[in-house]
Amino acid sequence: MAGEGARILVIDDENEIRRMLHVALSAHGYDLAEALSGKEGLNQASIFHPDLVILDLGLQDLDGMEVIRRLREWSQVPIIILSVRERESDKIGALDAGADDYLTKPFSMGELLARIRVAIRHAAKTEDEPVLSFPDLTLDLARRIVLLKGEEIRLTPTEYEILKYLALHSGRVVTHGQLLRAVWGPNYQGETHYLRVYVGQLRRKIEADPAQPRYITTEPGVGYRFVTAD
Amino acid sequence: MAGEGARILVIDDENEIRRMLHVALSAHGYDLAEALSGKEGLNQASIFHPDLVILDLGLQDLDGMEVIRRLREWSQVPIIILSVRERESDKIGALDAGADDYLTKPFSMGELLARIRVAIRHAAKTEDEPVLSFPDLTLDLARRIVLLKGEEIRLTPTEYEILKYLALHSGRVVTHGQLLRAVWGPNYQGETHYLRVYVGQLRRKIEADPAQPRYITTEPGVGYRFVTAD
DNA sequence: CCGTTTTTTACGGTTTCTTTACAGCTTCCC
DNA sequence: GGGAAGCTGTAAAGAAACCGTAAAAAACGG
Repeated sequence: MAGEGARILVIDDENEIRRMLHVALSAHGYDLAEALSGKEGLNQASIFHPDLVILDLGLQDLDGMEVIRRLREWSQVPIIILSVRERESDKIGALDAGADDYLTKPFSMGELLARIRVAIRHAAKTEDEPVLSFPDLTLDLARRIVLLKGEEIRLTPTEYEILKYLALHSGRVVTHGQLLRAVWGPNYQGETHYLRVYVGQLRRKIEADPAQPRYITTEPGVGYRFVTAD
Repeated sequence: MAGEGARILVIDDENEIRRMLHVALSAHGYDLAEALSGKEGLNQASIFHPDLVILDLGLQDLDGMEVIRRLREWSQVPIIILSVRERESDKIGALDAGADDYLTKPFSMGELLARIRVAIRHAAKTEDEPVLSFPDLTLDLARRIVLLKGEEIRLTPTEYEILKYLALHSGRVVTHGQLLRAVWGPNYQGETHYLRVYVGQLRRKIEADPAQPRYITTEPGVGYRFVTAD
């Protein structure tokens, strides 16, 4: 799932809690940084660039609320509060100051992990999608745009699907059956003729010399291959 | 502050809870809709277009988990769960199914309100720019105003929703299905015809030459795209 | 009831997909 | 070497799907 390897900063001065979090979060593949005080936490946040901050409200040097406010002055990173205080006003204050979630100790590790996933899911919404780049040819899958030497070229839906499948498996031989199944569905296995027509159209659109294809080469009797280098 | 007048859908079959929420949320300026069952809730969600959903897990007709899943098939709206169940597995299940927060009854109204503010703050972040500007065309999402060369133009609610969705995803191809789900709800996937009618109306209102659209271009067989540059 | 908006219906023009036809090339067998 | 069979690439036609437009009918809201 997404969020694997996310970076988490733990700000807590209790050794026991920190150790417990360290074990659990590391085991789930998160990348950790730890801070024992508010000031150090703010410092770490600026150099570690975490995807999530777990903050204990009861710190020695700075009030937890103050840490939230200072962090929010420049960062949008999700903040999950851990605290022994279960007064309503504490929760409301922290949430309104910019925290994203609030758990009172003792908390269950399973629930914390689930709420971490929620927070990271939120943050991940911003991240953009893959772009396939080759010399002179670029496929932007999110925008559904194909650029040839920087210029956009128009492809029909079928042409686009074929090029996308080939490019996603670039370097490998793609059999006729594979391509037909991916583009037309499982009931077109025998229609290898479609491929000849469409690969021809594609070559005319993206190859400098369609008779001497550089990107889409033929593997006789097997299928086609999208070559990366020459 | 932002979030004032946000639209909230409450899905709960307990009269008492609904009444309590109604009083508190109305008093804080939220715009409310209520549903007494899961099915009605899903229905309401597609026509009311809430900014936030408050969902009771213990419904009669549908399992609350099922409501979350169905909603998430087409909508990103934040979901806050209310439930008497405080088992860890219930919480984790709901959060991983797509819920954004989870409160166990009895809950404090102050905390719920604070968590509502957090959820709405999140949602607002997605549309962080309340004003979308393009050459000659400006959308003020907060005020629901569209300016063409500085002059305000009138759009019907549906026209506005379409333009807003396209502009928020400018540069990208928006598929027929995406657009239909976002504007009409999940049960209109096949009605691509609506799009032709409304995109035509929109073009007549915002394009200099509707036959040669500059803003809303057609991606044949796929959908439409709001282009930023030429 | 009236004006606005949404939904439906109809139709012509265009794009895209599918099908057909044919020529070149390779392979393999005689 | 000759020739048939099979595979490949090109071109072009017909069929189907898609798109844009107009306008009527229905639903909505006050």
